[in-house]
Amino acid sequence: MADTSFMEKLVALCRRRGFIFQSSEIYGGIGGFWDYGPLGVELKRNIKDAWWHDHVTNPPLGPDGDEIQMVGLDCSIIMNPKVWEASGHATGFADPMQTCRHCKKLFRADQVKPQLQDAEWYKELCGLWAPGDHAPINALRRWAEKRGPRMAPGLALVRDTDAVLQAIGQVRVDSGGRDPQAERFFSHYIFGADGEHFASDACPNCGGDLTEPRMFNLMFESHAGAVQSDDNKVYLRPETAQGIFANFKNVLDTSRVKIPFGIAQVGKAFRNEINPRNFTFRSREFEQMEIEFFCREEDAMDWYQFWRHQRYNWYVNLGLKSDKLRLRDQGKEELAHYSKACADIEYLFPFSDEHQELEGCAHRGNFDLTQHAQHSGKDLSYFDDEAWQRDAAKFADNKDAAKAAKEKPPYRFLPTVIEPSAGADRAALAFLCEAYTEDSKPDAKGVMQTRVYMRFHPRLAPIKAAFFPLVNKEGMPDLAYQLYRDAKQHMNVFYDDGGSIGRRYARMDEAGTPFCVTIDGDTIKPDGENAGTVTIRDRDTLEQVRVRTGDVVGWLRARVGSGQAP
RNA sequence: GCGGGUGUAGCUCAGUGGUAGAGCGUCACGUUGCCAACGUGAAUGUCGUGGGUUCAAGUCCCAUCACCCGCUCCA
Repeated sequence: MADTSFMEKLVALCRRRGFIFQSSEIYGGIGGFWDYGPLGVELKRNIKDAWWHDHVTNPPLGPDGDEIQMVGLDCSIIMNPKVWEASGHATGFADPMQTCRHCKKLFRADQVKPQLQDAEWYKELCGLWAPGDHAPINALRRWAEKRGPRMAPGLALVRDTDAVLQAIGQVRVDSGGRDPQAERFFSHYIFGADGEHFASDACPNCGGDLTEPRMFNLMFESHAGAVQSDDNKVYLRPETAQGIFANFKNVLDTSRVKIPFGIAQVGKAFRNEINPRNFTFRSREFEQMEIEFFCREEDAMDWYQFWRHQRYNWYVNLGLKSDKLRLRDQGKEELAHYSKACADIEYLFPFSDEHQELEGCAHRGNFDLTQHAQHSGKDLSYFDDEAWQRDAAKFADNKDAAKAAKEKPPYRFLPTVIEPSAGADRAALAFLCEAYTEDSKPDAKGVMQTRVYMRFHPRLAPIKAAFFPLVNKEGMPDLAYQLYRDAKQHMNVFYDDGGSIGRRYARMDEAGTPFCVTIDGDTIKPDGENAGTVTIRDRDTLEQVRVRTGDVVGWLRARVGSGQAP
């Protein structure tokens, strides 16, 4: 069950604590665009840094136990428009849509006919007469009065039976099969808003008439150069992946990578969503973390399996431990025509009853490189020199055969691509939802108090630790500040001496800070059991341990991760 | 894009055509002895925006924008 009140509380906390603001808020906002505040930017940076670190700087071991080869890339957002012709976005991202005037449902124009043929009311109506008959006025009237109102309340025949039947009565239905004659009959004389004007299509849901198809182009357009014309029209990229494919040859020629290897990119992408919704989930400007992993076709299924597990585990290890996260293999009917397999990593967000996609791991075959090779006219094939050197001796005595063999697999080929493509903002939203926790328990006066805290993985937490003097006297603030300064060399930490200690803990709980270091009377004592130690309080368990002042930074670093290789 | 709902301080909300309010939070000072303590004081509003009706509009009317709920979507 979708929990909208949960979502409202989370959105309120994000706003209150400075995680996420609506873009351009002082001007009334703008739909589908969001700003990350001081805490949000740290969270998102930590997510992107963790991703980059775990896949590029320090990539995992592959199925064979060897480290995976990965390199990074940062492409421009605006590219030559031909890129989008080659990728299919120029056409595939521009779907004409139609709305039903009666029930207001929205349809992709190319889906109306197939859906119509599946509609029960349509099938019944088609079954009312045999080929070559005159229009079965009486049967139509009976149907319109009995079954029509329930099955197709929007149909003109149902809403305005007399007028439509009168129009139909003047028309002779010529001989011929039920299709296409019947289809034409229906489309011209039964689906209409009124007696004078008949629409050509009917709503598969209710039979009502549809608006003209309208284009929804999901790519943002701009112009390169001061003068706007069709000649210099450009697009903001709808995905970062195409920049990787377009640079495939450059990376190959300059980085000494050998197949199998991956190219990773983190960057903004833009989609002019019809209806942005659900906080930052469907934004018009968003950030992707994408890998294109190039391999031999015969190894591709193994790499596909590897990446889909790898990427799923990455989310689990960073805190999406609940059963809300799932790995779902797409059915055959969902796959793009060139794709052999695709798995979605999905999260059950509180705003929905259905799991929503965080990331897609797709086996794309060599579709993208093929497309770009064709459209650019450039050779994007890979030559496996190692394999050739191994086999060259076989062709030693036949130069022509050698030349021919070198141009074909297994020596020269277009690599197959496995694409783990993740949404950074969706990941951030999932981590925020998963982290949000409420505890209720009575306070000292017996009044129930709700504690709200963000249970981020320490690696993702915007602030790693806070430093408090228990009270502002006896040198505690100075010592706390000094420890804070020491820790700040290594991680993002926060100093606070305002308000009661409980309030300061609560503030850090909402920010998701995993550890609070408190300097108390024992810290400043020259001797005694706890002399020279501070308390470190755990955000989730509320437990405190005493740690020597000199060990605090090391203690924290061991637990929060520094973003560097462990 | 279409239908329904909402919009007043950072947050939650009151305000029934006549002076812009409360609680919480924030800030300052005092206090403080481990989980949103207390005292004193302070700052904070294009009442979403623009028009209209009216002597007078947060309140009535129109338009518009944003958000929420559906239709649709897939990083």
